[in-house]
Amino acid sequence: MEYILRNKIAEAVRSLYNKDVDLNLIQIQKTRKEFNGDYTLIVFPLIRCSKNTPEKTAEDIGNFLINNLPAISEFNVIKGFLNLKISDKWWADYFKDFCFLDDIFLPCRVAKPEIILVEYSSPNTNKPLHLGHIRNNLLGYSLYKILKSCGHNVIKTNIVNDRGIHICKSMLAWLKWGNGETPESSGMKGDHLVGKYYVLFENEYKKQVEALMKQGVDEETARQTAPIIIEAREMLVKWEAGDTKTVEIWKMMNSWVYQGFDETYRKLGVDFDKIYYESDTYKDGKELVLKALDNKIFYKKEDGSIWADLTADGLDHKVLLRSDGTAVYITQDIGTAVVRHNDYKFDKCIYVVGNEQNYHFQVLKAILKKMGFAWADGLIHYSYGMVELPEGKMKSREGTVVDADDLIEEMINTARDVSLELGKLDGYSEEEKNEIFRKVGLGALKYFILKIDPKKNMLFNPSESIDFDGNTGPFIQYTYARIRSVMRKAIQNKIDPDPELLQSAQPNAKEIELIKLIKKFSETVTESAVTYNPANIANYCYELAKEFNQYYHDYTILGEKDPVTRNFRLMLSDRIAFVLSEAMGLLGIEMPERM
RNA sequence: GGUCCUAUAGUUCAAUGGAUAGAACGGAGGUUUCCUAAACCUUAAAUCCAGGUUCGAUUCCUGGUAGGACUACCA
Repeated sequence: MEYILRNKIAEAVRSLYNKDVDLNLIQIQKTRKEFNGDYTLIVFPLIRCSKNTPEKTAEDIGNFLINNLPAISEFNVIKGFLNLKISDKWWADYFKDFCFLDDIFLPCRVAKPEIILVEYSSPNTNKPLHLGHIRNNLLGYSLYKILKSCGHNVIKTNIVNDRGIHICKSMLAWLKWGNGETPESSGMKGDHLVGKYYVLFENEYKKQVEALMKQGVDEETARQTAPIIIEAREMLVKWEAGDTKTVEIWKMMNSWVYQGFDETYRKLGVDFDKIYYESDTYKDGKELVLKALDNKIFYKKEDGSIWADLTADGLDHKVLLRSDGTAVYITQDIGTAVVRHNDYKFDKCIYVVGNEQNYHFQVLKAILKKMGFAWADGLIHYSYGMVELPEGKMKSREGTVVDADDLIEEMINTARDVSLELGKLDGYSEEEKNEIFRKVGLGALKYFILKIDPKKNMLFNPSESIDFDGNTGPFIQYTYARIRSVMRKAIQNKIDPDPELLQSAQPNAKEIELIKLIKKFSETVTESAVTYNPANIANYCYELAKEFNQYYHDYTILGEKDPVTRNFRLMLSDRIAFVLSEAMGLLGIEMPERM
């Protein structure tokens, strides 16, 4: 519609003022609520063509449009704004067509589908997932859903940081103080058990550093020479050398962690098509670095460490291999990127990683380009903001983390409490009830996180529980459940929706508003896919649900006497429920049939 | 020190350079013989400061101020 308008307006300018106008100067936007109209043309930029006042120009264009575009039923001019009203008939017809549209994502399809890898989650195997990971997982999964809906070929991948000094820390602590404890023997979830030993290591390490500092050693040296960190480093070298016993423990402890992660992922409702392990790709990274060293792309220092000089890119020098020959974080990322490109020949690879790593990804891209990989242009760092607590950033070492499993459980429990208090689920089985509690609890959590602009830091206050009222997931789920309830009653009363009856339906003003919002769905999805912004969809869902709740309050659906109107209202409600559930689906949020 | 990000009601969040800056929570008040009151309605309350560009700035630019991130042979 906007496209048609734009062209018609260009035509108007041509015919009225005999001038060709740059399409970019034709600014069309949705008319604001306070004014009468659907689309608004901002006339200011056009007065240089008309050489007239904004009011007169608007008047002229308005008259031209009303005579040349049947969909426009009226217009009004306020200052430099030309408000155009689309006829009710046009909207009614639009809704009719929409009812016959099986795939509501059809209008969102891109002309050229791309192969897109979305990497998200990227956990370390030394501690359980926390709220930061939840934001990451939800954003990654939602991004996958959105891009896929637009017709792209999207592959969900995960890179597991399963090697490195941090893993050795947990392993070492377990060897020292674990007494052979396992998830089975302790009854602990595997990832939590391993996390426990990571904390034990850090505590001991801290103690040793403090003890050394008391003996007069400076902090930096103390950090480097504490006996336990030396042991951990030796362990890493042994691991990289393939020492049988070390590798065995590593495998065992990692398997515990994976079981724990799988459970959390399942509860969150996210999954992956392909999982990469850094223990597999770091070697590729090392080889690539060494090869590039031969080609003089990188350089070696006297101590044997290998570096990239990125000063030409406005960045610093970056170490790629330690003097002892072991790989660092970026070495693995180089390897992983190359392996991935070989596997999928992707057009884009989107890394869902927190903004604390902005510099890291700048460096990674620069290095890959320096190595001659043109496809590195397709690497996108989807940089999202941190989740902060009232007292600041979450820090695992200081125990100020919000554990993912705990939070999920808490949300479901709150949903249960709220629901039981309202007492609307009498007569349902325990199993059905639990399913509803799960959907609502997770819906509240997911919506709470996804409605916020991804690039911004967000605040989570553990002492204030996540809302279930107002602009929340449950609000939208509730709207959906209400409609489904109406639909069930309709069927009970043998009132079947009949598309044929739509022909003569005359929507009222509120219904036109709802149809306009339905139309906004595909525009919203398209925009979210371009801007990588699920929050946009969340806000849309709220807008639609809010509008419908008002409608539901003011008008009766099944109580309507006129069969044509009743049928129209029924179909409108049904369609809105469908849009809501599809839109929330893009956020990974499930809708309960009742609540 | 350098680089980057952020700053909007009491609080948490919105607003392609456009009209009277929207919501929610919290506050005050109201709606239930009527399809689910997790709803609906009314009400008070905000663009960090100073410049600049523009017909027009919360939005863009510059400089402050405040907060945060990064700047490891950690990941």
